[in-house]
Amino acid sequence: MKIKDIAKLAGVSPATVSRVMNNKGYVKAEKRKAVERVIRDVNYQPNEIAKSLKNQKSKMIGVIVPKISTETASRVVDGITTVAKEHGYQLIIANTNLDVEEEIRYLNFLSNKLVDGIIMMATEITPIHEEVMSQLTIPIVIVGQKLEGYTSVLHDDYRASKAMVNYLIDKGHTDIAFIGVDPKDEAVGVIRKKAYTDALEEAGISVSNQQFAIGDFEIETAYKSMGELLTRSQPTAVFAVTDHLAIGAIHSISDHGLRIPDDISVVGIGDVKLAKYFSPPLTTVHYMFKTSGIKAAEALFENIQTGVRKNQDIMIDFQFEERSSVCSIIK
Amino acid sequence: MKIKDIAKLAGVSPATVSRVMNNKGYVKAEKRKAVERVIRDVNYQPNEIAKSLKNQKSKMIGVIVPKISTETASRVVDGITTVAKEHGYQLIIANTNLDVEEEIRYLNFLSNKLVDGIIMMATEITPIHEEVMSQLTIPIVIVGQKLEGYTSVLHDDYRASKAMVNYLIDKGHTDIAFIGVDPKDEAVGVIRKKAYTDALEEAGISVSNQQFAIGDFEIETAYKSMGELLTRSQPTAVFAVTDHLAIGAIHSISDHGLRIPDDISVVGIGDVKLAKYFSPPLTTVHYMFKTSGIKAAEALFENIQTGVRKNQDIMIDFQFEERSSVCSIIK
DNA sequence: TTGTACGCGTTATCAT
DNA sequence: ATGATAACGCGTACAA
Repeated sequence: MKIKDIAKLAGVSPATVSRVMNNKGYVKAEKRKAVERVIRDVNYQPNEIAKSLKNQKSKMIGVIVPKISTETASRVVDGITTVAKEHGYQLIIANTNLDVEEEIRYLNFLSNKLVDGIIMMATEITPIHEEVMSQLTIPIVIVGQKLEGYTSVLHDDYRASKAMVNYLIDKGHTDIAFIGVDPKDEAVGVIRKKAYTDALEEAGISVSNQQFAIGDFEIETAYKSMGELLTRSQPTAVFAVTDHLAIGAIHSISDHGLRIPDDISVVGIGDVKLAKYFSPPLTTVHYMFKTSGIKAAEALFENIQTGVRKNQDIMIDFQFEERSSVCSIIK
Repeated sequence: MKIKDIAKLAGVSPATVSRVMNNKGYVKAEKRKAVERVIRDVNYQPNEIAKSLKNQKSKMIGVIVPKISTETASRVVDGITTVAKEHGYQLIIANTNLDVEEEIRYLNFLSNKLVDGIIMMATEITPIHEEVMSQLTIPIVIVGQKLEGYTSVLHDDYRASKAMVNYLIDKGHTDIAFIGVDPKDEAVGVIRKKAYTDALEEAGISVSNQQFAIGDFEIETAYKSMGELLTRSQPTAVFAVTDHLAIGAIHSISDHGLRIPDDISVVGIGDVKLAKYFSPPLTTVHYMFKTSGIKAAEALFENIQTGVRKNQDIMIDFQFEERSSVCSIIK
């Protein structure tokens, strides 16, 4: 069923049908009724593709995600959807599985008229990313990292991590092991680590005396790392850059017959949904990922409407969640 | 940049550029080189919308999800993405937040030429759903529920739940409380409950003596329900239709000063990622949701290629995960 | 082997 | 107030 068919059935021209559908221009009440009737009768759905071509607007935004099956990503996407819906937009999501080449391919593919704008959840931004993005003309918003020249939605990783380490220090800990990830991930691998070392240094605690373990984002990896750490010496606290890593560490510690937090305190970052239901409930930092998605989408739509790419930073609040995985060792 | 511009720059006709881009028809090697050069130089991206309109194929599939920020949904979507990528397809995801009207709207919107097929993750299928879907001409695959006339990907909820309850019975439990959800959700609310009552009946255990609590999917709700149950009488085991509900129950039980599994055994269904890291590790059933997504997508593409809507059932395997949240009470 | 011209379904302009 | 018609960017008969 196309607009022509509807026109024929209603005894009018395609133009009139279009006017009725979009509430534009004048249409005599009588004809309008006739058209509306036909539309309802045949459940006419206009061809969105044709509309897009004509209007030079697809009413779709592209979302590039490293891994959709991740609590973080899906919560951000959830936020984006909310705003998109208000604007009558659909999401096209591209799941890259952390593959840089895929990201580049999708940037190119989505751009230029398939979508009206792109939200990119970034972990690593290479020079190639920058190069490609600078060639694209549609609005782009980055989530999770700062890129000069683009609106970026940021989770205050530095302040959050520092607050966490300072909290540990305040509780009397000076022997704080670090469980982190590869520095390819800027926010998690680099910034959270820097916050950790800065916090120690500012407190006058030797960084070189601490134990470090760097791995991937998997619980099992943290489990193994923690095990190795424990064969060397026993810290009084562990700062894991991720809740999942903290959980891995906790299990290793328990399996070594040690108690948390009595023997070793453990903290994470991120506040996954189940963090507070663990035993002990995990002390961590809560990020409002859905809010990130909302803010990113709002910025993108502003961008789409005004047509100017802003170099804007949007900081998303975090919240310290003090629970029971830390104990004070002040005498 | 459009095809015309490229043609001009390469000194050929638009048709030739098209032939080069799609590797169709004959093009003299020399001209091909020239065109390819220009394409690379200006990083030409063909307008996908125009292609879709011309080809009557959008190379996109629609995915209707009740809630993307859910472990289940995001794992299914992950599977779909994998297959879609192999076919050169993109996903348009529609997050309905469990709103039936939204689902209907999206079914209509996505259909007829915006997408080449739809995968719908269903919780509740109303007569309106059926009505609308029967009017659509594009292939549709349902995930999570059976709908007559459509390819359906199913998680063997009945067998899985029954296996779980039988396991409890084998361990000597006859006093098994039930924590479920509203019957609007067919698979979780209805089938899992039926499996529970059937298992009891078949074992000759009175169903009417059991305690029931029906709520939503939230951990907190289960926490409260469990608390109320406990004020009445103390079962020896709890069958929760969801891991989250099981977790809520576990917390309530602990907060009442009871131990798991020593005082009360608790089981869930679903095996969320963190289930095995709880204390005690939760006995549950593992569903391969990513596999569901993969199978659904494969079925959809077959559907798209052959053009016939199959009335096919695809059962996804489950796996019993025996962990430590259950204890035997056989003397 | 290549180019011209039409059509995909819609909207917007311009007459009427 | 309404209808004919030209675009939107691409692919493909058909002609050359």
